[in-house]
Amino acid sequence: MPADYSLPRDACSYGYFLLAPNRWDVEEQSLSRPLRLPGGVVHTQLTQPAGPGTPLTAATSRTLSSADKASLRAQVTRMLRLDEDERHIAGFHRLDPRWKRSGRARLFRSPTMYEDVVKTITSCNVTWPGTVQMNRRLCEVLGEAPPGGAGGFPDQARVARARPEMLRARCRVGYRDARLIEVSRLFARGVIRPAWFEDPSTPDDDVYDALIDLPGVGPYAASNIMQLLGRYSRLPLDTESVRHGRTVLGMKGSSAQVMRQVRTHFAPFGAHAFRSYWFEMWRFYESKHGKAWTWERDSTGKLFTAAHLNAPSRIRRVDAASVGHSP
DNA sequence: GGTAGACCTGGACGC
DNA sequence: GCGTCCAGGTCTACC
Repeated sequence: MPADYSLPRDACSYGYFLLAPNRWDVEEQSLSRPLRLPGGVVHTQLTQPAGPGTPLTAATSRTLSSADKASLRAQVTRMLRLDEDERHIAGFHRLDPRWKRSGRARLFRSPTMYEDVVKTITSCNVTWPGTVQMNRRLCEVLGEAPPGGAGGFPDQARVARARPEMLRARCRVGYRDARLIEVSRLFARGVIRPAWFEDPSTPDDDVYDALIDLPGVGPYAASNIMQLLGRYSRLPLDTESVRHGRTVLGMKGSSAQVMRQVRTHFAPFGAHAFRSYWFEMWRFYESKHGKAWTWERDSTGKLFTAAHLNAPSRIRRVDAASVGHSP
């Protein structure tokens, strides 16, 4: 467990914390979602009762076996980046001291690479409400739910078996239907091996080349998946980058010209470029809407979508387990 | 290597 | 309530 870890700051650090099946509770300052464990899907609620720098607690909807606990620990560690190298973070703060005082460095992600890839594909060529909608419906339609709870993120094998017409009609994924099924098949068949992508000895360029070959993944998506893999040297440039370049950094020119300027602007941050870029953008969002951990899904969330996520999940039995790397 | 146009959905807008 | 326009990255065809 990192000594400086802050659940509100570090969980509410990337937009995926607002996407199903994740649910951030502003009042309780807790993060909830179903997780797939060896013994079945379980609803999990993460809190940090004693505040920043203290252990996280996981409340689950049933008693966990030791195998379940190990899997839960691994998935939470990935989501919250609890195992991120603290020397690497210190290096980031040395290079860009703007974030040293707040301690910002970790970026929220999914418990699996598969979920990150699907979430990235559902964020392409669509406005944010569309991304919210697609993820909500994917979980509702294809996600396995713990007893009495809402659906979790769909299993890759289940999406691999889905029919494109069904995905399009019920999950509203549009033309992404076949691409999502194909990428799910690649995961399900073991053609995509997350361990290879997550292995620090695999060169960034090799990872990028492999990602951009995936259906539905272009330059933006590949760069975004790379940051989700902990590889921060590339910037996923999109229309938001252009807006940021123009309104915050005062850049001029066509979209393509501004994108080039943004890339050049953050190049000095080298292996940490994405974090410098992202926290600058995040600070802008928070200047408009307040701190991200105060973003109510049903009020701030409605800035993104008219429909709201439903069915608050119920915790039937609490099995508290410390989560993190310290014993 | 660069570019035009299609792909699909949901929100905004005008009537 | 309906029709039209627009935003959003990827992919293919073409130059």
